[in-house]
Amino acid sequence: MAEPPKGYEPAEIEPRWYAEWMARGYFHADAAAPKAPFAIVIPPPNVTGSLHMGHALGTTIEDIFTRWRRMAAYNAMWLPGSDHAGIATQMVVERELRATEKKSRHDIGREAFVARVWDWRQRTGDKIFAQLKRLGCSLDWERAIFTMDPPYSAAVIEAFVRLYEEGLIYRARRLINWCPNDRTALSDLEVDYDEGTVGELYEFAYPLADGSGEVVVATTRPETMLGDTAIAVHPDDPRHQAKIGKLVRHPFVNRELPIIADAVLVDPKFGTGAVKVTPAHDPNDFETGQRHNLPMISIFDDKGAVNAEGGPFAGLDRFAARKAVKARLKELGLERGSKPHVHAVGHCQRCEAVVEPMLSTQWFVKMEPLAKPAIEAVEQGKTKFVPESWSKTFFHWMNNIRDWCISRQLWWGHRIPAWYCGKCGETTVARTTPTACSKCGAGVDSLKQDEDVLDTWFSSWLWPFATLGWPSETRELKTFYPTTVLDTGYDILFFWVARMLMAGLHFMKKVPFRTVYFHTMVTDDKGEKMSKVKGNTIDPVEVIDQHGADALRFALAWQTTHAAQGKNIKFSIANVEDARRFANKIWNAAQFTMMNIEGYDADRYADRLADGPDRAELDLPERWILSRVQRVSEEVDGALEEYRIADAAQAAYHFVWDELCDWYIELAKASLRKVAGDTEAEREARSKIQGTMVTALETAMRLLHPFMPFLTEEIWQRLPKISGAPQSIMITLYPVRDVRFHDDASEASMALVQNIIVAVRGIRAERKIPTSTRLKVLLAVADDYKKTILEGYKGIIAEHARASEVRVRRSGANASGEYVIGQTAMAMAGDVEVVVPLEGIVDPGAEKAKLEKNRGKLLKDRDHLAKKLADPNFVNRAPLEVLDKDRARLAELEAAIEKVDLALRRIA
RNA sequence: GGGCGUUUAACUCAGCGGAAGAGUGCCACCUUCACACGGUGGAAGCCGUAGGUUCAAUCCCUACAACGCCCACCA
Repeated sequence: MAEPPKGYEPAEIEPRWYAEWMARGYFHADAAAPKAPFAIVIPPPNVTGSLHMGHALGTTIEDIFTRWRRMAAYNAMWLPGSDHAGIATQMVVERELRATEKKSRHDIGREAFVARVWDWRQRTGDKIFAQLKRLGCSLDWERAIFTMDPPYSAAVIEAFVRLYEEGLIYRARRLINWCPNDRTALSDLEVDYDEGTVGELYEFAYPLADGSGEVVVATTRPETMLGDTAIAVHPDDPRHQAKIGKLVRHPFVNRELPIIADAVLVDPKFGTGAVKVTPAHDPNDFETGQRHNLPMISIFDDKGAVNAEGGPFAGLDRFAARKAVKARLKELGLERGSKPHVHAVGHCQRCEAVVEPMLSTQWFVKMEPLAKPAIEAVEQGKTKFVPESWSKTFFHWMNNIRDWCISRQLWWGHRIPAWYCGKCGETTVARTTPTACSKCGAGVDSLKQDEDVLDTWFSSWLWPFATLGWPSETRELKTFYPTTVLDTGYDILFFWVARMLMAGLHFMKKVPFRTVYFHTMVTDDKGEKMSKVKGNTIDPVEVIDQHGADALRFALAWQTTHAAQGKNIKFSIANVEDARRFANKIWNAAQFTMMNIEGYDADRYADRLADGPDRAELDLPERWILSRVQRVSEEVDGALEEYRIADAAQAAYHFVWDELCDWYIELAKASLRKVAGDTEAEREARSKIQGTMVTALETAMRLLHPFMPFLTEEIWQRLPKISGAPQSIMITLYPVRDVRFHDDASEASMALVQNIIVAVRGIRAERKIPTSTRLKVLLAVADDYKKTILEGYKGIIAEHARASEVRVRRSGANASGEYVIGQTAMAMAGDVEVVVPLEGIVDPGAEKAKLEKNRGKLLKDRDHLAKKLADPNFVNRAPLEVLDKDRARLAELEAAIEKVDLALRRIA
């Protein structure tokens, strides 16, 4: 006997299998294998990172695809790795340094600090890899790569040098986004705008130098007046026209500013119609400055404090300076007014400090030439976006793309491979440290390498090919590039996806991935973004500890529908509990199966089924469930093909629960009870049922394996298998289409039987008849075909409707006449009349009411259809199949109404 | 200021031209020998509002409303 059943305990089974799969090398894909490749690269998590729900969702999706394709005999390769995450990592290590030694990075110096970061990575980095293993991710760990690994770094330098040589990377003094807190430049994408910040529109006067009056300007940032180099007005503004060309006197620094006319910058309807121009601290003013050749005066240092240019305000932080400038303006009688003003303020994505536009010399990538081929590739469908709607967002950004500031004033990252000659000033860009200046030949001692490092994303955009060995022409690249699918959150469409497309097309001349699947963001159950500050995070590892990885994965897959902008997955632990109940259900179904397969011979059953179910002489339930599992397999496979992950998960779920457990196992139970197995014929009969049950369950396990790898492996291992079966469910074949098992007739017959059983159960439940009371059931059918079918399955109906007797008749006026009038319950199962005599326990009034209600419904449907079918417009224009369907339904309704009427007449 | 998305059962969401679906929750009954993490039956919806197209509209079109997201240098 099998062990007594117990509940599903994921903690007992999950840890074993991952180690086993690793040991057997199932996760590794050989680049030389003669199979169709299927490749996914993981969106590399930060080395500092710890698994959060967003990762759990993404990697679950990626693992589902990878396991599914691996089982479909593809050479499936899912490449793991991690990102050095410049600012983020540097900040983590700085924090640790401050906490443990009370030192800043400057105290220990660059070299020592970078060594610290490496040390930190050694100690605690890639913690997330262990967490991904808990989740069951079938990543090809042998290929794990870090963006700061020497080969990857070489690729980054190679990309930089090539782009520089092609004139696509340049160094220039521009207005860039500066984070005064992190003291580094940022790209435009790294600035988040706080929409609707309520600020102040402050007005003050600049006195005209000739004493003939003043000009009042409006600003949200009074302190920047320290760097003003002009006042702009609209050329056509009558209020200010006369002042154009005059000078104003700066009240604090010894400077006179011209009043200039500029139709681009100035909107005469806004504020006072006069704009103070600060070219070094505002993008619009910068452009104005260039148009008018204005001096550009930077007034802040790299910490955002006023520098020497700020005269009396030097040394003050920018926010203190704002107050001080305003106070002083007031003292001087120059303040003219103030009103609240709503505008957007840029914040550093990393530290949330207010970003300062600053004039600075930085490295840039010229984006337009790179963007063009990427736009075309997506237009031509070389890369497809799923859901497709994201391509609009993509095109919009790509068509308005601006140059990318890639230098960062950090220590952790890829150092810019540029050396400046102290003798002649030449810039030498090279793959390796140059020995001499490329222009004047001055020696190493005269060369100084650029202090800056590259934006982290400058290494990430090479990910799909740098991970495969680029710039070498490796076997890996040949086999796995372009990758098949990229799965990612839509939040990094611009940061990463768009840039990878550009880099891939530029360096590899091919798109980096055929399809981009965008998944949604995960929020808490109220739709709030999960954050540690808010305290609403759910730790996936804790969820796994409590409910198992399979439950978490299934809960996520269940909710993974196409990602629409502004929508998200509201994640609640209740979803995991639901999934866990499903896992438990599967577990118990397997327990039941195991307890009932004594004496079962898998090879014999396989032989029997080898020529299809027709030859196997199976009964209806067996033929039915084998047909159903076949259909569902196709449904799941088709859904995955179309990236409809939730549909795939739900189809499998409903098959297992509603069909396999609620119907087939119940049917099998009854059948097995009847055939004890005492004779050879009985053993034969048992074998068919056992084999079908095992087959249906085994197929369901394979179907579910990509979603719930641990549970399905555990159960699969325990099931009896044919000789020579693979060692693991991971390397079995995913259920494939096999038309021999399509059995429309059995599905139709079974549906009829099910409807009748449900009708009888309904009669019982509504009248509160205890299960122990056996009913007599009479079925009145309209045609001989159905009569024959039902005659054959009377036994099943009796068993599952708990009837002592089932009789089948052709319907006619007296079909149920033999039952005592007024003591009979009746219900319709389609056009089959289900009649149950209820001696002495029936309330004719209640029966009548029930039938009336039923009649009302039927009548309503009938009238609606009849009216429709009487409309010549409909009959003439609707397609034939729609007409046929409606006519057939009308006939069925008419028949049902007739029978209900008859029953009503009997009661009355 | 542009662009995009969402609005379907109490909740969370599928469906998107031919009879309104799922999970949870709710109600009633059932401790039936895989599972009470269960079984059986049931109730529950002007498919956001107003127009239009169509034989037919939750689904297509147009407006409106509410909510959400992205992009943008308006002082």
